[in-house]
Formats: sequence, structure tokens, C-alpha cells
Amino acid sequence: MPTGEIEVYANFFEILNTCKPLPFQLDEEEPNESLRLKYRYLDMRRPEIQKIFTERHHAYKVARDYLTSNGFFEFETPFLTKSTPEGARDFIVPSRLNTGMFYALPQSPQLFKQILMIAGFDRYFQIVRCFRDEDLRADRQPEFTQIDIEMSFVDVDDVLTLSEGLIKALYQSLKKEAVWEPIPRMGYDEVIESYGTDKPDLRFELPMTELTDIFKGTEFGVFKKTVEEGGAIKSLVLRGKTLSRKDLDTAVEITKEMGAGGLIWIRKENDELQSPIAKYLKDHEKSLINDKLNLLNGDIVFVMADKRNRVNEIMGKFRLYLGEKYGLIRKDLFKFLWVVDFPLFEYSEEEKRYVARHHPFTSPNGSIKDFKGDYDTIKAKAYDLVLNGVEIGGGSIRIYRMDEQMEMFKLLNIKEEDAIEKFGFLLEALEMGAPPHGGLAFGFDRILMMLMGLDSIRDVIPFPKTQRGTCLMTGAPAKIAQKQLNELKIRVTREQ
RNA sequence: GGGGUCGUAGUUAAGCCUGGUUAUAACGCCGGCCUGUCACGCCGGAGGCCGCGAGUUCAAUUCUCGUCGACCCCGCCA
Repeated sequence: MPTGEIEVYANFFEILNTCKPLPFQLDEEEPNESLRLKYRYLDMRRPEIQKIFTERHHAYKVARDYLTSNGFFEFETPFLTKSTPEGARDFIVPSRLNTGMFYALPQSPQLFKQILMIAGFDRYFQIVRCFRDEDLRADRQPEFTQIDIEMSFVDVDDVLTLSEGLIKALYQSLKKEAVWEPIPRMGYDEVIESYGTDKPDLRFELPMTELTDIFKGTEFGVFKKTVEEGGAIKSLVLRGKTLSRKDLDTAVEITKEMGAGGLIWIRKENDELQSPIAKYLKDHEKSLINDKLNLLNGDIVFVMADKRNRVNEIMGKFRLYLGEKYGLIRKDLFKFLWVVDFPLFEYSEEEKRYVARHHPFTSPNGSIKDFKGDYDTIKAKAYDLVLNGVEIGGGSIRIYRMDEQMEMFKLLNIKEEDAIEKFGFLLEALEMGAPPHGGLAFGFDRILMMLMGLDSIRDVIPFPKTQRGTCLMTGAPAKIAQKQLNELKIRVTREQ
């Protein structure tokens, strides 16, 4: 007892097991992570870790209760399934009974849940492991858990409303705090133009303001060129902070490291705009900048000019840098945001073609048959839920008609025979009275991590992998016996 | 594939920048003492290929390069 107030008088005792000195002490400072992972069972005895996993347990229950009470049925879908093109790299499992053939572990149960809609179970959910063979990050593991949801006869609004109820229930369970106002929604285009990313951290303001129009007739070479070439000139205004000349130079340097051609700063002091490019700025330009940005003395404006998507991308990163460096981020806040109206397609530099931004079963806004050939502007009925700059969920309304789905494959340059080979079962099912349907999936581990205020997804996973995808406790992955390889008719041609 | 941080007793750290005595501390471990413990106390002790391998140097824990491992980031993650 921590209080030391209770004493036990024993009449008899028996030692059930003994304990060697532990490789690290549980009540002292945390040992380094590799030791914690090697002896995960000892690490997990610590009260902080016990708390994490009891909370995780409660969160499963909250999700199951919420979805069950909303008429959802829980299913299990196969882990040994078929590799699908597009998307993340699959984990592969060789088949012994079918030599030379391979299963793939699912990146998500996407097609199965659509099939379940066609099977007449109008509301499906599953708390399911997903597998993606990509490089790891602080918030990414090769196997992770999703709360996967699919509903029939719904549109975007229905899915968002239902999902919002779930996230609020989880929030309440984890934060022990009553729930807040509706989660705001923003269109993808607006989010990108304001924050330069599709997952903005709204714990601080600092949106970008576009100044391109102001510089229509500028004499400053870089800006002039940008305007002529159809680029964008955008600004961030840092208020109430004092920056030295060195701070400003550092800021310029940072953006260059991020890939910017350059960054201009303008400072308002004594009602004057100071800047390295002040001499190129005409009076009316200065006053337009001043008015548009409502500048006060002491404000610092950072201006970048480049191709539009480049400015957005780099200023988005720079915004985060400023937020972090100048303490603008309110760490105590939880700022949710629905990002809606994603583009249907995006151009893949690697493949030199347009690919589905979400996945190839995502419904466009309207009929695909109205597509006029402009891959860049067509929107999808796809949405993401963002929390403090991290994507914690996403989904879409699906295509539910065979002809539309085939058209989609055509636009993605996927040959008909390939489509049939890969997804024939889905296409066939779509022809047998498939209802309109859609859904989403939450990243369960990420939600737990965020709401518990932890920095790593590994902290909320009982037996996580290291950044190189190994398990320090079991030693996986490992070589297998020659006999096993023989049974599978697999030969290893090159070892590490 | 690329960039970065870290690696010193069982554990957590200091020392390294600026190379040179016996590599320091706390906790843990071992032994002794203590008849009311409960973060016990007191006394004593053991414990180190300073991740590994090269190089520079009269001399490397310290400087350089490589390598292995953990972590962070870029690419990648529909």
C-alpha cells in the first residue's frame, strides 16, 4: 500500500515464484525505448502504461457500444486476402497449397465492407488490424487498428454526423470531459489556400493571405515574374512577437531548406513598412498591403512568391515552424476539423498518370459520366477528420454502379481486363442491386495517442515494432527453416 | 534511398566541445550492523572492451571515417 497504513499479519505464506533483479527499475526514470520494448512485459507493469491499456480497453467498448446502439453489426473480414493495385505496399504471405501464389494482408477491409453492404447488412463496423508495408514514423506502424465503418443509403452528411457522434463518445471517454460544439467543415481548396496542407493544425490561427493582386504592377523582379507566370504571392503575418534581424535571416534560411526560392519579410515600425525590398514597393502597394493585412506596429509579414502549389506547400510548413518556434500553438486544445470535397484524382509523378487520391471506388461529386477531362478540378465525395494537424480518419461515399465504376477505371487508365482480374467480384456484385453506400475508418491508435497526449503511436500499442519494423521482444522478422522454404517452393536469392 | 540526434557499470545520467592521473554520481546488486518496517537508516564491497571496426596521434571514452542499433524527419504511407 502506498499509504503504508495497512498491515497484514500472515499465519501462513507460500512463495509461488521468485523474481530475479530486473533489467531496469520500474519506479525510476524511464529506460531507453529499446530496453522497454525488449522487456515490454516489465515496462507494461508501470502504472502509466497500465493506465494506457485500461483506457484503450474502455475505448474499444465505447466504440462497440456506440455503433451497436446505432444499429451497426460487427464483422470479421479475411486477413489472408488478395493483393490490390494502387495504394500502399502489401505485406505478402506465400500459399503452400497453391505453389507460387500469394495472399496479401489487407491494407484495409475496403472491398469486403462494400460487399457486406451489397449483402444487405446496412450498417457494418469492425475494429480491425490493417497492414501496410511502408516506412514507419512516430505515428505510423506497419500493423495498426482501424475502427472501420460502412453504411448503406447514405450521403456525405450522414456519415459525418454518425462519425462525429463516435469521436465525441471516444473523446468523452478518454478526456473525461463533456463534449463540445459541432466539428467545423472546410473544403479542401480553402484549407490548402489558407493553411497549405490538407491537415491543418488549428490550435493556432495564422492563415495565409494572398497578395498576388496587389503586385499586379510591381517593379520588384521576382514578384513581377511570378505574377506574369500565373504564380501566387502569399503572406503570413506574425503579430506581437519581437524578432531580431538574425531571427528574420533564420526564417529565410529555414524556408530555403524547405525548398523555397526565397522569402521576403516586411516589418511595420512607427507606421512605416520596412523591408529589404522596401525601395521596390510603391506607396499604393504599401498601403494596400497595410490595409489588406490590417497591419499594426510590430507586425511582421512574411511573403513568398512562386508557383501556387509550391507557395502553399512551403508556407504551410513555414506556418508550422512559426507556430512551434514562437509558441503560438495552444497545446491544451483539441481542434477537430472535417476536410471535405477532396479532389478525385491526383497526378502521380512516379507513375506519370493520374491516380485516385482516395481510392478507385470513391464516388465523384455527381456522375463520372459528366467528366469533361479536367482531372485537376473534379471533386470527390471524400472526407478526412483532422485533429491538431494529424489525420485521424477518412472515408468516402463509394461508386455503387458497375457502369460508373468501369468508367472510373477507364479514367484511371486501368484496363478492363485488369480491373476484372483484380476486382471482378466487386464489379459483379455491383450489378446485383448494390445500394448507395459509403463510410469511413478511424485510426484507432492515433486517436488514443492524441487524446492521451502521447508523442508516439508505439505507446498505445501493446507490442509495437521499431522504426525498422522489428520486434525487439520476439526478434521478428527472422529467418525460417529450410524445410519451410521448401514446402513453399521459395528460394531466397539474396540475404541482407 | 537520403538528412539528423543518441549509444559510458544492471538502470538513468555527467565527463567528450578544449585528447593525458584510479572514468564520476544516483538508484539497483552483494556483504555486515540495526527488534516497527512502510522511498528505512548506518558501514563496507563488487560491478565498465566508454556499441563495434578502422584511422589520426607519443597517447582516443574524447577528434575523423565506416558500421550496427534505437529514435526524429524527407521520400514513401490510395
